Amino acid sequence: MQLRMTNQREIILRELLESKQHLTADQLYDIVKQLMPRISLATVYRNLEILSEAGIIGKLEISGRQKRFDYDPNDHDHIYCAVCHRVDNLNVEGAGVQKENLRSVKGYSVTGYRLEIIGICPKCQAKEKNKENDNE
Amino acid sequence: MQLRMTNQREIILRELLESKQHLTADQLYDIVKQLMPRISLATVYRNLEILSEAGIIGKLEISGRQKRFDYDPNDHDHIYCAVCHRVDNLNVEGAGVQKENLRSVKGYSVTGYRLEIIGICPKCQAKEKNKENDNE
DNA sequence: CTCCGTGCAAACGATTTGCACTATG
DNA sequence: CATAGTGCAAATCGTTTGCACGGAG
Repeated sequence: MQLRMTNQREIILRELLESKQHLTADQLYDIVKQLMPRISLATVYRNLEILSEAGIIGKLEISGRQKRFDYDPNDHDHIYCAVCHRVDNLNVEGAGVQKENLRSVKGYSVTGYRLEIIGICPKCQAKEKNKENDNE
Repeated sequence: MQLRMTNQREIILRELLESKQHLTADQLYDIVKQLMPRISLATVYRNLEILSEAGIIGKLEISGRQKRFDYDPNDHDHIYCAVCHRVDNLNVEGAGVQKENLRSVKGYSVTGYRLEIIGICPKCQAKEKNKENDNE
């Protein structure tokens, strides 16, 4: 089962990498559709799945929300905006989890961890300030 | 808009608390249906939403598809099994995130974080050992 | 007696899949 | 050419919602 580099796969990958964002499948579909109008959403889903399976991109899963795909496949943390759901990559230095402490928590053998910082992004902070001013 | 303690709400809450687990809505539905056969899945969803809104139970939106509900509403971390998706509560002492370091990462104002430890639970470790022995 | 809560079915949004066709390697 | 990938529509999965009825306070 070898990977073929089709036109649609190439464009999907390129647009995700160039976006430098954590896009959902349908956001990426909208972008790619401009360049390749007959592409289907299913193709976008299939390729994102395959590319993340192959370790070329990353996949972000939070239950209850849409999956997002990460232009950077390497291990890192994320910060996300509670208001607009924008996601950014992050490395929490010194505050990360010390694996040694976790070797066998509650009888589990620990293989990794996922850390998400939750906050409000600069844009949404600005918007909220404007709202406050409007109310005055 | 005050809360009424209906029969179904009482049973849903009791069964979640007694389970000492992190159940999905439909797992809990299966349990409650035994005791109250005419209850609908929508009622289970509605009550879990209301109870977590009220801070009586916790809601888990960690990776994976379905939401899970937590018998413990207090702030804590989670460890989950990559094989069977079982979830346990956890407090990662000393390894947690130091909020001071995070006051304004990338321009965000930080409001919280979510930490999931990933591993393999004792039961699934045992199962994997059995498989290895079978292969020999 | 007031309305919050219920059961049911239908609606919904995100994602996946079966199928016949296309095009890569 | 063999077979991975595509477009399309329909199916699926988890969850939510509209509605008329029922029951808690």
